[in-house]
Amino acid sequence: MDSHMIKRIRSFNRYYTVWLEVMNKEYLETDFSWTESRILFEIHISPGINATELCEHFNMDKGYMSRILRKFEKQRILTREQILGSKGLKKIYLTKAGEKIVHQINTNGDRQIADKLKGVDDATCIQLCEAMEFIKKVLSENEKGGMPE
Amino acid sequence: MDSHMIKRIRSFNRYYTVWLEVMNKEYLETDFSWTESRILFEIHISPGINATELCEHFNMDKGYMSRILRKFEKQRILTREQILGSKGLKKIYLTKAGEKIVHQINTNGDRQIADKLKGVDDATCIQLCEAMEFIKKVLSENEKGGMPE
DNA sequence: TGATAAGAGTTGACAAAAGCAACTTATGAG
DNA sequence: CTCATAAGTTGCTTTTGTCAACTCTTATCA
Repeated sequence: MDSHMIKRIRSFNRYYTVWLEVMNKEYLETDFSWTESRILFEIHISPGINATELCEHFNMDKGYMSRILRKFEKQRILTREQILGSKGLKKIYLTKAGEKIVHQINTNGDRQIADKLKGVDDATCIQLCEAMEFIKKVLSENEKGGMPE
Repeated sequence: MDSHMIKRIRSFNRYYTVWLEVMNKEYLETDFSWTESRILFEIHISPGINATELCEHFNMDKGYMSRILRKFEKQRILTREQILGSKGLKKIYLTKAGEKIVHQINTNGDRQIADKLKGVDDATCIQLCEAMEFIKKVLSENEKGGMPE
C-alpha cells in the first residue's frame, strides 16, 4: 500500500463524499431527515433489530437513538416489544404505516439515482455496478478478516 | 437504468456512507472537525479560492462558512485579501501555519487509509483504485455533460 | 434470598453544527 | 446619483449530536 495508492483512494473519498451529500440534501423532500430515513430502512431490512444493534451499525449515541425511536413509536411508525429474559431488550418492527413510509423513501431514492444517471448508457452502468460491488467486497472482506497486529 | 441496477447502486451508497462515517469520526484526533478539515484541504489545493466558491463546492450555507473562515483567520491559519473591483470578494490563502496543519491532517488521513487496508494485497489494491477512478469518471462526466431535458 | 453486577434503554442538560433571513459593503450599470 | 447585484457578515433559531446519570430487567453467586 504505497502513498500513491493512498492518494488515489483519498481522492475518491473526497469526491464521493460530496456526491453522497448532494444526494442526501435532496432527500429533504420527505418529512424525515437522512439519519431517520436510514434508521427506518435498516429496521425494514432487519425486522426485530434492537436499539443497541442500530447504534452499532450507524455508530450512533444510544441516547440520540432512543429519542428518535420514541418519536417514531409515538407516530405509530414502529412498535417495540420487550423480550422477556433479555435484560430489557426491545425488538423493533415497522408498522404498516412505517412500511409505507419506507416504501415512499425508497421510491424517492430510486428516482433520484435514475435522475442522476440518466445520461449513462447501460453497458457503462453495468460496469459501474460491478466496480461498486468490487469495492464493497474488498473493503468488507478486509474489515471482517482483518488479522490483529 | 433498470430497477435492479438502482438497487445495487443504492446498496453501495449505504455501505460506503457507513464506511466514510467511520473514517470521519476517527478524524476527531485533530483539533478540527471533519468539515473544517475539508475546507482547509480545499484551500490548500486551490489557493486564492473565495468563500462563495467554497460554499458551492461543499453545498454549505454562506453564514456558516463565514464564521468558520473568520475563526481560522483569527487563529492565523489563513489570510484573506480583498480584491478590488470585485464586489467585495476575498481571496483566501493558507498561512505557513495553515499549511502545516493541512500537512498533519493529510498525514493522519494517509495513515488511516493504510491502517484500514493493511490486509489487502497490492494487486487487489490496484484494482480497488481503478474501480474508484472508474466510478468517479462515470459520475463526473455525467454530471458535467448532463444534457437538459 | 438478597446483594450486586451488567446489559438495554431512558432522560436531562448541554454543546456543536447547520440553516435562515436581515443586514452591510463594494461595485457596476444606466 | 440611484438602483441593482454580488460577496460576505451577523443575529437568531433549529437541528443534530454528546455525555453522564438514571431506571429497569435479568443473571450470578455467596
